[in-house]
Formats: sequence, C-alpha cells, structure tokens
Amino acid sequence: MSVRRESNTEVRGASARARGLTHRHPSEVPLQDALDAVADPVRRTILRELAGQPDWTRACGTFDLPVSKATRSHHFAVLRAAGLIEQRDEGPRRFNRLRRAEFDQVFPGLLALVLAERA
Amino acid sequence: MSVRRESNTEVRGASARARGLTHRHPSEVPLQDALDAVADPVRRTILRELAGQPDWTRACGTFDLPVSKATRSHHFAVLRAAGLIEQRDEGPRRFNRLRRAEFDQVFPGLLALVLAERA
DNA sequence: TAGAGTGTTCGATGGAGGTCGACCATATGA
DNA sequence: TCATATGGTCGACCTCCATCGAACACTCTA
Repeated sequence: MSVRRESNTEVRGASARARGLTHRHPSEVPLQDALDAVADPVRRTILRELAGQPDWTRACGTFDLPVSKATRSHHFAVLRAAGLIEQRDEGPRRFNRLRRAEFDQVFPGLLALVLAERA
Repeated sequence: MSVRRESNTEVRGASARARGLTHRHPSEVPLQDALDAVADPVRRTILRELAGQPDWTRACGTFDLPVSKATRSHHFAVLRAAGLIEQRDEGPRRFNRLRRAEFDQVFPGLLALVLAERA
C-alpha cells in the first residue's frame, strides 16, 4: 500500500515526465529562434504532418522521418522552444498540438509558408 | 584608338563586372533558400538598412556591418541568389535594391517579419 | 515485479557555412 | 599609364548543429 496513490491517469498534477516539459509561448520567442526552427527540413515535415490532423492525435513516434529516435526527440524540443508546438503526455506517449493561432499572431505568414510547401 | 569604343558609362550592354551578376527571381527560389537567407542576422541587417532608403541609393560598402569585406560580399551574393535583392553597377560601386513586391508575392509575410524586427 | 513500449540524455562525429586575410579584377580620374 | 577605390575570389579555419548509438527514465500491463 503506497501512501497517497492518486490515480494511474495522472489527472491531478503533472507526472514526473511532464514536469520536465518546458514550453515557450510564441510571444517570448525571438525571430531568430523562430527562423532557425523553421529553416530545418525535418522540422518543417513535422509541422506539415501535424497540421494535417486534429490536435493531440499524433505522438512523437508516429511521424515518418528519415532520422533516428534521438534526432527526432531533439527536433521536437526545438519546435517546443520556438513556440511552434505544445506537448502533452498521455501514458508513455507524448502527444502534440500545432500552436497555429498563437504563432501566427506573433509571426504572421511564417507558418503558412511552411504548411503550403509542397515537399 | 580602340575599335568600337562605346562609352565610359556603359549605357549599352553590360560591363565586364555586371556580366558576372547572376540574379534569381523569387519565383524560382525554393523556400529552403529563402529561409536560409533570412535566418542570418547580418543579412537581416542588410535587408532592414536597405528598406529604410530609396532603391539604388546604397552601395555594398556603405552598410554598417560587423564583418569583413569578404564576408560582406558573400552575404550579398546569398541575398541575390535568394531573390531578395537586385544589384546594378554604377562605376566601381554596386548599388542595391530590395525586391520587396516580387518577394512578398512568393513568400508573403516573410520579408515583413524581417523588416519589423527591432534590432 | 518483470517486461515492453515510448521518449530523453549523453558523448562523439561529421559536414555545412560564416569568417577572415590576401590577392585579384574592374572602373574612375589624375 | 598610374594610383586609388570598390568589390569579388580563393583557400583556410573554426564554430555550430544535425546526426547517431548507447544508456537511461518513465509509464503501462501482465
């Protein structure tokens, strides 16, 4: 019998993993960081795939990317730091959401260029 | 007496230097190149300075940049290849013009973000 | 509690590109 | 023809970052 066992779904309070998740609102992101984030082709692929489906339906591992697991994780961290995506843990998986409106308000047109890219 | 001496102002036909000038219309520029061009802070400084004054009034050497002559020349070549500027020789000097409308038509909003940057 | 699945961290590596000094090319004017 | 000024080219260097394998951390289920 453990003390203070809340629930296995972690409804209340962040899990140990989620606590390490540092998000950044687009309004706190320098243009330099936004451009750097968007200048990488792998990251643009992530953004486009993410835009093609509803929020919170894509875990990090479900993206079709030509890189290793470690590199993939790195790219998601960059996108998070650039205010381009939001992440939420659900069990062992980490689901993603494109911060479309927020990002577009700070950097109007930039995300649209990425999503319109035929690649 | 040289044969076929046109004029010293090179009104007709390009000068030897100008002939080596390879321009690229924004419509032929991949998004990757546009983003790479704009992701460099020195190049953004050039674009902002250029936007602050009328076309064809700024020679390459008149920009206040924290880099050497060689590096400066490199940056102008990148901007030219990205369809962001147009260059024209006038005597020994090379004058610049921001391709604002053309670029904005292909990459709407991108240049505006750069010019709005407070830096 | 053991195992499987998902994702991160760490250290190392390789390549791309920004940077420079030196030299070269062109244009103007004395 | 020479001197000066502007700008480009070349080769070398160096830093940053994308990349990887391996090990680790967390979550769920048996």
